[in-house]
Amino acid sequence: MSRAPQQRRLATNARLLDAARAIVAASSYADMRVEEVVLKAGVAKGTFFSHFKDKDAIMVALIGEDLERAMREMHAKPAPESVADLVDALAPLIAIMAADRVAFDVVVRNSGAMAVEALGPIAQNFVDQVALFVAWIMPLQGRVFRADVDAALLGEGIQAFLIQCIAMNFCLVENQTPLEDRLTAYLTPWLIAPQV
Amino acid sequence: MSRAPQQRRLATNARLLDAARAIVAASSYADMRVEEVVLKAGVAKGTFFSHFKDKDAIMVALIGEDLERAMREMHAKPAPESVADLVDALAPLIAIMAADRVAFDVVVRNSGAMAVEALGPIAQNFVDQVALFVAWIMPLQGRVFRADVDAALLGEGIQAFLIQCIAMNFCLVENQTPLEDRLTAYLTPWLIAPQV
DNA sequence: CTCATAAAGTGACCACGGTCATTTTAAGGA
DNA sequence: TCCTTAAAATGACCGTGGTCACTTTATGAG
Repeated sequence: MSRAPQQRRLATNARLLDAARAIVAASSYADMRVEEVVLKAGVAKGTFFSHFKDKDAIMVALIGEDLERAMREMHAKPAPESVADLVDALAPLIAIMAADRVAFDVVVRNSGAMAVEALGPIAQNFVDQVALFVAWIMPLQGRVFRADVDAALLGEGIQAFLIQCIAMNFCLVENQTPLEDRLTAYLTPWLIAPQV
Repeated sequence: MSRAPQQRRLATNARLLDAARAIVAASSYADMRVEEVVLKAGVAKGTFFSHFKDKDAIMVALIGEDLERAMREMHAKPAPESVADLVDALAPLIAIMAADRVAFDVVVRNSGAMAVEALGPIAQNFVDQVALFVAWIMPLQGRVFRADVDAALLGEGIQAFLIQCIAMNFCLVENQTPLEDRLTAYLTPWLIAPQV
């Protein structure tokens, strides 16, 4: 049994997160230094690593917050009724994941739960994403979206294509086509029953 | 105009790659240390970085060789004539990318060309992969595989699902289902025209 | 209020990737 | 064979992520 954390610890945690967020906003994830975060937060280096397992962990925390905000935004809007609407509806997620190369790497690396224990914030968010996609798709299966495939599988497929398209967007050779156009090209045959 | 490299340089390069390969084989990519590679190769640390931009670069070189070997193996076999055969045919690629977590991260991070210049070995391999997939699929479009979607797009989709399934396999929560089963579940609705 | 105990925080220290001014070695023209 | 020049290699050095034995601070029991 571990006691509840003291207020001091919560305050320190918040100061570290605030400092990191400010630094990232002012520069980028790639340029964030632990020393700088610690200096700005006014704590010692050791304190940082008693709050976050490693540098990745604080990035995961920050990006997790961003993703959660994006999910709330997506939940607030009505379910998309076409592939084009769906791609539009994904905009908040895309905005976060496609904004920073290092952040995207962190997302991909932490999208699956690594430990046996509880899922990290990003991994949990990925589960939530698929759940939302399923909630969007299922009511329209047979009318708009194909009904011959389980909605859960369709939802996971959306996620796979989303990641693929964002990854391609970071690639200088292949990013001639806008991300949204490419995503539409994938999702249309994935989600719509072809006319035979 | 740059002169051709001297034999000495080629030999050093080979020694570094051999040393790194031996160390990875004996432990793992995660445990590979540049100092150790350099020690085993009998050169100074600076030499390493005059041959490889950074630690990632030698991993890319090693994994690139492995992927190339896998592609040769896949080229040697006849084209698959069903989704099940296709998943089987992908075995050599899966074996490499699903074997080591760090190696997979390196592959994903380098699957798109970063620089404006030439594609790295892994990025080039990814292009080759899609080309092979297209060569497999196109002759069978209409008979086995769906014909309503461009073969190039189908090929890229195979790659997206392959990456997704390998990533899921590294995730301790989700790897109940065997990788190949999951891949088959994705590729069947992706590649086969649904009976309406 | 005092003290015992555990949580919280500290900073000197280490490990390891990466740099660069300098030295060594090979190539080829005279 | 000698000399010039550029390629190749060197290793001391640095930056930054991460550790850990120790100090400080809060808490709750008596």
